[in-house]
Amino acid sequence: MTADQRQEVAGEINDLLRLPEGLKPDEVCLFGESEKFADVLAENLTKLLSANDRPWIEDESAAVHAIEAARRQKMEKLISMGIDPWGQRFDNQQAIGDVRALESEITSETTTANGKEQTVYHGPKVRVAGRIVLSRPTGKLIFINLVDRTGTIQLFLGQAQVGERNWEVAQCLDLGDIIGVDGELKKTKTGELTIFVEELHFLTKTLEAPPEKHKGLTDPELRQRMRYLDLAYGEGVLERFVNRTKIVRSIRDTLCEEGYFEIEGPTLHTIAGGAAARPFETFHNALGMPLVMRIALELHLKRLLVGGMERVFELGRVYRNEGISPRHNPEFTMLECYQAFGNYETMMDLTEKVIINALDAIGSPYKVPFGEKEIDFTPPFQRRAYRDLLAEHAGIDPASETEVIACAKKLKLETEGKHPDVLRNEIFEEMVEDKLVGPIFVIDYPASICPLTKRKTDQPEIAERFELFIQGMELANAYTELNDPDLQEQLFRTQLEGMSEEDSMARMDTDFVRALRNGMPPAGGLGIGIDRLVMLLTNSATIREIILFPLLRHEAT
RNA sequence: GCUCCCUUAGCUCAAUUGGCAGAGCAACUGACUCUUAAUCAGUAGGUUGUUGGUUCGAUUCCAACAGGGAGCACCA
Repeated sequence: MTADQRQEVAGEINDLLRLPEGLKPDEVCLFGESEKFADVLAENLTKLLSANDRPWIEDESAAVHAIEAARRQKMEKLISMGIDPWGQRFDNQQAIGDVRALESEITSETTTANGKEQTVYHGPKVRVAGRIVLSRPTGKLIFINLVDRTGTIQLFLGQAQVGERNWEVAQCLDLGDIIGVDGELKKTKTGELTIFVEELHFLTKTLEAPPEKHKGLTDPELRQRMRYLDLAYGEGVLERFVNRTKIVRSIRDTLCEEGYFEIEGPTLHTIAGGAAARPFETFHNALGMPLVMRIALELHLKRLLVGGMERVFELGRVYRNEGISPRHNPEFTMLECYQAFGNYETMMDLTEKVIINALDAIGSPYKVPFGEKEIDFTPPFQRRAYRDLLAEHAGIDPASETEVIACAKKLKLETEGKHPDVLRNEIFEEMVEDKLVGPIFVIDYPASICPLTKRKTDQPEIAERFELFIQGMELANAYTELNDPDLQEQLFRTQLEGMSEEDSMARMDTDFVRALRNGMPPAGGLGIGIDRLVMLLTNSATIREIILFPLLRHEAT
């Protein structure tokens, strides 16, 4: 059977579930006369399912045949009972986490009969919904572990307790199915908090077997490709992504409290500016215009400073056409914010506030584990001058050009024709960055390697810039922003030197320079890599652990 | 783009110098009304990522390809 035919059969089954053939909408009442509906469904599905030819599993392996066929048989049985295997709206259910908190309402009574102690519990009636992750059937009794977004709880299902019909439904349950239950919150003999089920509501059938129940999915490829399984069954996975959400919301809250406006800049740019990275290229058909995906948020936010949005930020996705690593994904989330009349010191204070509030938001202490190590976020973070760190970790006098060159040669760096500041920076990256366990603000960079930064008035060779390093990772980067249009234009040109004229014309952002000519207030600007921040705050070793759907190649065939 | 490592049942993992490819979970059948990685008995499940090569014989050795991982390069 071809894929097309399979599609067709799948479509037929769907149609059957919605409205049986031969029945018009006004002839069938799904709620009042479910028997009629069920009969027709059962008849048609039996025809399809009882055939030796099981089209949807023909080209799969036999093990999958067995698993899926078994689940489809249970699905068929549910249909024959007039139960929709794909469920309906289910109201008034309580979060499992909230239900667990009702434990204190349970009363117990211990009696002694025939020399045997017996404890009888009474508890509140509850209603929950969730996914079946474990099941322990013991004859006419089933224990089920049910999970929702807030937690997990045990269900007790006894044949005598739930009645015949519920017990019939229970025979159709598989691991991974989604159900709702009404019952009494009590305790078992072993003291486990348990919902003793009185009514079972079937909500969704699962056709595929869940991952191994002890270890879950461990293959990193499968975890990324099938993130839904990773989230549903992986230990702590949902929590980690919920924490990501909380961190991002906390950052927005912090900035709003500081009087910032959040904006949404364009992601399609005509010029990839604001950073040095290769962009993704795309094309607008109607305009016949080549476009690039943005590599940074900076230049549009600064235009908004000119426009009078004195405190402005964007927290969004940027795209860089570069290699992939445990710390790099081609699309990642960046925060950039700009504050008029501030400088880089303003942004240092803000950075601390953003991070501390984020830790509070996920209920984390300020000392957080990271792999084998620990990061101490207790403010204030260290602030150290670039040149002091060079002296300390590289053991050279940064002011001495001969020492710098000697050190660079020792590290086998190419020294020919390079500005000493460039060499200083290469030495810094080689010898210092890894040692910055942090959190530590590295401040006052050599001006020549920071073209978009304002210099210190009394020390023009020093740029008012900081980078925040934690565990050797560059987490944040901030400047006192350059707002001199003439100097900016000149620096753009210097940056573009060596490119062909065609290239440099295409990339010179004349509109941005024009904006500066119309007056951008002196300002502090800050960029934070949100993914890396989340990694550090959630003890995640790779960026793929905290990006829901990282970029992957096509699945292997 | 480069280097190294990995790919065995739906999932998690074994397989001795190259000699019949195995287990746990999941599934199926049966027993079991307080289990909690439930237990017990039985059944079924495989083109060892793909394609070639070496060999009497390849999961095992070699090559290419695909996917994944680590590192490098790229990334003010």
